[in-house]
Amino acid sequence: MAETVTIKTIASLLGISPSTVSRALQGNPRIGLRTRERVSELALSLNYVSNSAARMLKKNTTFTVGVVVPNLHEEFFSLLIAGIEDVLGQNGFQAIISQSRDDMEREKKAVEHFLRARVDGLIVSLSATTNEYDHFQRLERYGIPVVFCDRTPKGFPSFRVRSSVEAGLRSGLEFLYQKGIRKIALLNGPPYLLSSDERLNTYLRGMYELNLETSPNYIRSTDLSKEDTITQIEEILQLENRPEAIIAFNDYVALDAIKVVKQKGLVLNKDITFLSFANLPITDHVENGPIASVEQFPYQIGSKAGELLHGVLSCPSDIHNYREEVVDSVLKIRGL
Amino acid sequence: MAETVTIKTIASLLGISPSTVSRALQGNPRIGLRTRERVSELALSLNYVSNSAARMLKKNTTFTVGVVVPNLHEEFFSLLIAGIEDVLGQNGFQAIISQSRDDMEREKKAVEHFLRARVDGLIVSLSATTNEYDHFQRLERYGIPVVFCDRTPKGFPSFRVRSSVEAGLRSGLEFLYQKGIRKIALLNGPPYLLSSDERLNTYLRGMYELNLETSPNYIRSTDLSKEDTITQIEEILQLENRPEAIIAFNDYVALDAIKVVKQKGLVLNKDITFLSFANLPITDHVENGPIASVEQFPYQIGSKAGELLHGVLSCPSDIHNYREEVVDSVLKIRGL
DNA sequence: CTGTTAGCGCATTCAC
DNA sequence: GTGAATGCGCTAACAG
Repeated sequence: MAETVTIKTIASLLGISPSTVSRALQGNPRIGLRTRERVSELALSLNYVSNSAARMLKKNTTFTVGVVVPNLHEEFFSLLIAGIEDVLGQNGFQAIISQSRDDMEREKKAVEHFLRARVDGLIVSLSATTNEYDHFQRLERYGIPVVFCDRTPKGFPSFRVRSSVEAGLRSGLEFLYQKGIRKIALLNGPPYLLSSDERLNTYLRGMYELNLETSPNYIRSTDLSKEDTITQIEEILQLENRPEAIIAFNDYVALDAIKVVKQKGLVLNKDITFLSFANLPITDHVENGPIASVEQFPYQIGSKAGELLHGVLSCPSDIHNYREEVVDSVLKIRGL
Repeated sequence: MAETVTIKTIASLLGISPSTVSRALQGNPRIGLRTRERVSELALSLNYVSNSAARMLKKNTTFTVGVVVPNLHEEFFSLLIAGIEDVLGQNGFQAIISQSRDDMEREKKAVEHFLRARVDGLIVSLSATTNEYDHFQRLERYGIPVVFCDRTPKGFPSFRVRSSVEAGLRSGLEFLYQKGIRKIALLNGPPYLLSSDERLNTYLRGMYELNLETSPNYIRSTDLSKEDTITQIEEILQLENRPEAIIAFNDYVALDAIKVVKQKGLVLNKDITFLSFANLPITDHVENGPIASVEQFPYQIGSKAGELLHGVLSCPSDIHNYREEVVDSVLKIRGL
């Protein structure tokens, strides 16, 4: 029953040699048509499935790429994964997915697993707690290229696809300004992330150019956990000079923060207004959401990462020829 | 640079044999402590990582299990996956995840990939369009056990962990009844799924026992796509005898349907009330959601599936000793 | 305590 | 057109 069937099984059953079976299965034209047919028929009826470990050992390639994302439940990442899968699938690669749950140790374990499995390449969106990159450097030793996307590392040269929030956030600040809002705070993500940097820089420059004041009190970071977001928003709300608007790192942070705002009896879009990033489909169903959100096109980010990786894989000499792709953002204003 | 380092590399560098290195790396006490130390030091500095394909070929086990779910973005499935990962991780297994996107062909491809990769076991939640199970039967030939969870097959003997919605749905019907609601329709999932069956049966029996009338018009199925849900709900709303309440297959179906209801100018919880399944955390942020939802405890479903699979793996003679685990449900009523 | 040998399943080179 | 032989990286039985 559970007898494994290999090319040998087929060979001896047909009274031919394993190498002939191997060649027949690959459609090698040197093998007689008749033999090929007999082989594939038998293979089918015996339910033969080639052992990829053996194949890999021989050919030193797996046609498999690992994907590590912070989590799977955020629509942002599932859309990103869809983009990766679609592009890679078209090129004959299988994507296998792992989540770090925003925990660097889990991320390390996942990378370790993929390294042992000798995936051909890796696509990573960093965990919020990742502040060292040794586990990625090791992959280079094995010639396994890594493409970072969205959550990309700081000060670590690499292939990357990032979202530029600049355009979207600029429009967002102007939008708030035109609504008469002047006091704007930033509830940012973890400082390790390039995306936090970009939000901060764009915020600072935008505020400056709009001639608006800000202060260190107005700039806080959450580690993206619900708990920390609650702590941070509570401190912001307690400021004697309470902001009229808050720019949240992403829609989830905004939703968590808005819950607190409402618990405190404040009125959304009157006492305080939220602007955030991601523009997730699920927020369609949410009434008390951010007034506007910067669309980042996660599917495109994923598919660009897939293309980038595929490019590197088809031209291995490029492995240190690091490139960066940028996906632009657009501000989406919700109906009130 | 990209020179692969194997146990041979280490062996020749240290002037010892590959098998000694292999044993040392496994912490075999028969190898001298000093040798073990030298080996692990060198392995570390050379960035040695064992090749799991080679190991697998030898030991015929991968310590890897495949997980196939319909999608990753529904919190239900990401919680289910978290349950699987936690249990399996504790037992030294790595879960690798794939999504079918509710498409049987994709599901088949994923299963095929896992079969080639010779995962030790498989955990599956069926795609909404899956109506044949040949691709799972093939796994049995290779002694790879499959555990179905939540979306389990009909008429196909197997290991399964399912959610019993009976208790929750019964409470739900009574809850609606006590609110004076008499006309209750069912917007069910695809007929292939056991969970659709259970919802239907419980609905029919509950209606009967409450002495409420129903009719074929009141019972519809959606394939879970947004488009089909919209079509179905529109037809329900056009009935001359429009229901006062609708039981939706899950929270997502409910949210999609509610959007239509509001577009038609109907008032939620007055003209029409929704009850659904899953009780997802995200609905915390949704004001116009179902009035109540049957909590199904997806994390528990996942962890039970992990335990069940782990049990079968540690006792291979059990491979046809099919068992079913049931996770009970509870009605959660939302504050209005 | 350590080395030698063989083989897991497959693809490939070299024979014929 | 087909077969025999070899080796990918690793482990395990058998020797010493």
